Amino acid sequence: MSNDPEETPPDMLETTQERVYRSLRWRIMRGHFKPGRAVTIRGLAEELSVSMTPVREALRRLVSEQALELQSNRRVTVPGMTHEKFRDLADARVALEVLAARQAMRHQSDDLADRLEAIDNELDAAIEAGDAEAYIDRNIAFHFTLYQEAPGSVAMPLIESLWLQIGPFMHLTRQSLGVTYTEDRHTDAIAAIRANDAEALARAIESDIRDGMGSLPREQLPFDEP
Amino acid sequence: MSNDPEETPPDMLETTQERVYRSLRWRIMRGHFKPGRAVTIRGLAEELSVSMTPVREALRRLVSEQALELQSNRRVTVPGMTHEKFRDLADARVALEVLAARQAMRHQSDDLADRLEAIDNELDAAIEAGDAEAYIDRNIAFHFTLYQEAPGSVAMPLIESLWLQIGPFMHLTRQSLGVTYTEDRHTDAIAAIRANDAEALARAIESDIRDGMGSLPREQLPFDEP
DNA sequence: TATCGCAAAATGTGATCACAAGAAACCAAC
DNA sequence: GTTGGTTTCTTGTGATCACATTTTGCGATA
Repeated sequence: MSNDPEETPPDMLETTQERVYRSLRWRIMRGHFKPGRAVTIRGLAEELSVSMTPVREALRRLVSEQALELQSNRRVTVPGMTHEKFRDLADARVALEVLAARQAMRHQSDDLADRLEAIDNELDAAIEAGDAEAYIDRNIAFHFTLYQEAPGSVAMPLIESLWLQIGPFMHLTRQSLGVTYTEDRHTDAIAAIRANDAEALARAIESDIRDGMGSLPREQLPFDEP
Repeated sequence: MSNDPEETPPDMLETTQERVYRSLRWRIMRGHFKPGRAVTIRGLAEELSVSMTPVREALRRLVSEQALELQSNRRVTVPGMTHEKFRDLADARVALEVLAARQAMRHQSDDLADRLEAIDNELDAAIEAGDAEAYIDRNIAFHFTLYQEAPGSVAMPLIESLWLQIGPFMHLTRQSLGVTYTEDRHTDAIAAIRANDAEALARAIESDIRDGMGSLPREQLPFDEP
């Protein structure tokens, strides 16, 4: 598999390309890549100690998921944001996540509400501690745990694409952490699941999305950049 | 760019990988690839007279768009279908395409309805002539022309992913061509656009999707394969 | 005839290289 | 100091190769 004389570790079950992809994806979704940042193949290859090939494929994959942008120079960058795009992302999230939540409700295992509650408690603790990093992580975990309840969902990859597009601006929620957080839509969602009330769950998810994305102060967003 | 001594044509504006991707994508969306069909890198590379590299990247891109499937063997195949997946695809299409249609309505240029009408006329002519190939092509053109009216739409790539997933089963509509086609939802949509009635447009699009995908006889679909 | 085992072919993955296009640095002239 | 042009460096793209794994083909044996 490699021209390298070194013995590769036996955990080749996962391809290098997959490792690179997951690494980049994880960082993008949590806002560790700033908008406009240039991403080079050789740079990442050196950073991750792999050759250009798997990095190239991982980058192409992320570009096709709209997580990264391919400029006319063929250079890859972290996309910018516009007001219109931001609103469209919120609308698309509502459309797909409400759908996914309904599907999850149909497939729910009996401990779903408990698991979500545990995650939400950790999320609240993160807010209490002012730990924005943990807050972002637990928020991702909450939503994806819910949607993954419907196995092989068609909507899931699409939702992930939307989260990847929002990712670079996720760090802005740190500023408003604990400030604009008035109502806990997550507890509403958990209660709706326990009550088996699909409509209430849909309302909770929609409100959570609109509140969360609406709370980002528009003036502070690096909007409408080239 | 190439070790090949031949002089490459000057139209290198588009990369080889892009050409391969568009070629495969075009064929998948129109149902030219049958479900379960194995797709090999070397096979496509030879067929398209390119090296493995651009084919590999094009395949990975299509896999990440759920147009193709990566098996545990690392081999790439055209995905199968299940009843549940089929229903989920319809639901996701409704959620996103209704959204895209509303956005298109907001951005519409004055000749949008005329262009859609022209396409729909060609579509009707295709039905009349029993030309399933042209019917599929014009149906794609109708929907995508509408959704592309909103520039830089976030929903557009997601919708394309859904169409790619349905693509391999698109040929089944040929059998029911002209049979179950009772009402022309496209004319409804065009009328709604002319009347600037977003709700009517949303209803027309939803009905078009549900009618079209519901008309596929479930028994004939190669459903629930391994 | 069916089945097992081994060899051969096929296939995906990752590394490396050559080349072209673009970006950046540099230097000279005014 | 600023500008214009040339050189150097950086970067993306595609081809090719080596290797590991899987699949396939084939023949021997029961």
